[in-house]
Amino acid sequence: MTPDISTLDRGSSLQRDGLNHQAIEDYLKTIYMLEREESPVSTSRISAARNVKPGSVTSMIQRLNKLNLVNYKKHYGVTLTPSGQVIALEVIRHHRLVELYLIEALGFSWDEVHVEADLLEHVISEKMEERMAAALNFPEFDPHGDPIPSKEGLMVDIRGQRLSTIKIGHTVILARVLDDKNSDLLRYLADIGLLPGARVTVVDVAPFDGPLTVLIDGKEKVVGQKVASTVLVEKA
Amino acid sequence: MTPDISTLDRGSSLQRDGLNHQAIEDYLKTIYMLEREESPVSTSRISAARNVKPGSVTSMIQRLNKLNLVNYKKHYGVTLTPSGQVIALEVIRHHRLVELYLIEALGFSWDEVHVEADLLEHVISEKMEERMAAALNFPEFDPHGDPIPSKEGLMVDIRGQRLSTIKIGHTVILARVLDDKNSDLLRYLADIGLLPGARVTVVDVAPFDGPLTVLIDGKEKVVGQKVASTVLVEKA
DNA sequence: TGCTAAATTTAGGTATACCTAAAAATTATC
DNA sequence: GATAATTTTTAGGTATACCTAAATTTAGCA
Repeated sequence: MTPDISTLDRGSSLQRDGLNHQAIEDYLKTIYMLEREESPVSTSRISAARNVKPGSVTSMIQRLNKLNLVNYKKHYGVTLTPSGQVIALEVIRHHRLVELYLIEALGFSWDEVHVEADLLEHVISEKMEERMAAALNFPEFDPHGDPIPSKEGLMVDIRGQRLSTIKIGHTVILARVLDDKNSDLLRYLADIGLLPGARVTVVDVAPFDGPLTVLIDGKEKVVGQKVASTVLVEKA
Repeated sequence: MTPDISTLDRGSSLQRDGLNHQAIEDYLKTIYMLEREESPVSTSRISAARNVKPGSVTSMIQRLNKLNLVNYKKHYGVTLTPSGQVIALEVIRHHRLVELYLIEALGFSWDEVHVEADLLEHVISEKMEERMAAALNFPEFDPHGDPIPSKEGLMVDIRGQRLSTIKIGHTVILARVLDDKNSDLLRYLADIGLLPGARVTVVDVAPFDGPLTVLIDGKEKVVGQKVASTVLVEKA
């Protein structure tokens, strides 16, 4: 008997029994994210992203391949199959909804929610997902500006460009923070007001990839290139 | 090096890393519950309660014993150590808080929350626990009337007696439903109004362990012995 | 007391998800 | 185009949490 997705897929692709599908879901999520950057995805990229040894990645990829969740060609790389994408997007939807819910409904700060959501994303039911989405009035973006996939698996595209590329004199709106895992960075961004929705005017850029002087909602701040390149902005 | 509780105990005794302590927590919870009925707890009782083969129970007990979470004497039975009790009570607290939160904050019905809580109880952080408790105004009882242990591990005693033991003519208040796993039963109870807080007068009891005729909040209903013995009541 | 029945433990096996270290394949460089 | 460096895979091992089946211990009963 060949194992197939239906073994995994009950209710809505996620685990609802005693089985631990957390590892599978985490791999699919990771592969989905990495495919946005470059596809196919190599063993080493997954290994680095998941902080797991390359050998472990290979054996898990082989398992995912048997389950028809990824396309796999030795020494070449992996891509998600449609079934794999469905699961990945569902996990991402859960993650982002949970992050927003923790902030909006339970008063968490945005630098705390990532770790919590990484666990909850594998455990909440479809019903809970629906109820949280309804309580949040069916949001389209999470607290970091990341789009929340719809129940049908649709997600708006990555928009905007890095703040570090904006020329002096231009005013933009902060749309998205690219790193949601670095709590220290997130606390710093919140501190200086660099939150999604903030109006940012580039006043000056020091030479040789130097820091940017910006007006954030009226107040002048100086931010380094590293910080400026982790936030995406849109035209005001 | 002898393994000890400190390996497990980070933050507040529950898992906060990649490790899967769910099985341990489930066993401790089960043993705690069974000890309320009779202590020490035999292998077969745990086996029945957890729906796991006796041999599996023995090997898990041996592991828990090495971790100093249970006292274990071969062929005799197990009891929880203080460390084991701390974890058990924390899991129970999580479970009952989650059940109440799902009903109060997310509009679940009381027959749906048990399964969900069985998963979430192992995953929520101390912070989330606190925030949910605060949102619920630090409740003392869950939707089934089960007491919610305090953060310090204190829990009020089981009070009341089974409705089936109440004599004709007496009026009582429903305090607690003893079976929170049977969704069909819970739906039935909700349907006829047998919810915690309901005012129940025993109008008649048919002979030979026959059904009870009761007034529930004014309306006359007939309930069987089985149902009447799964709810605890207190003097009005 | 002795024997049987029931409960419990031990022994050996499976699947998951990791690991390390060695082998193999690919890519880069001279 | 051969060799070196890197990446990837394979092989073999660990721990968890189950399983089945056999062996052992305890308990019940004549």
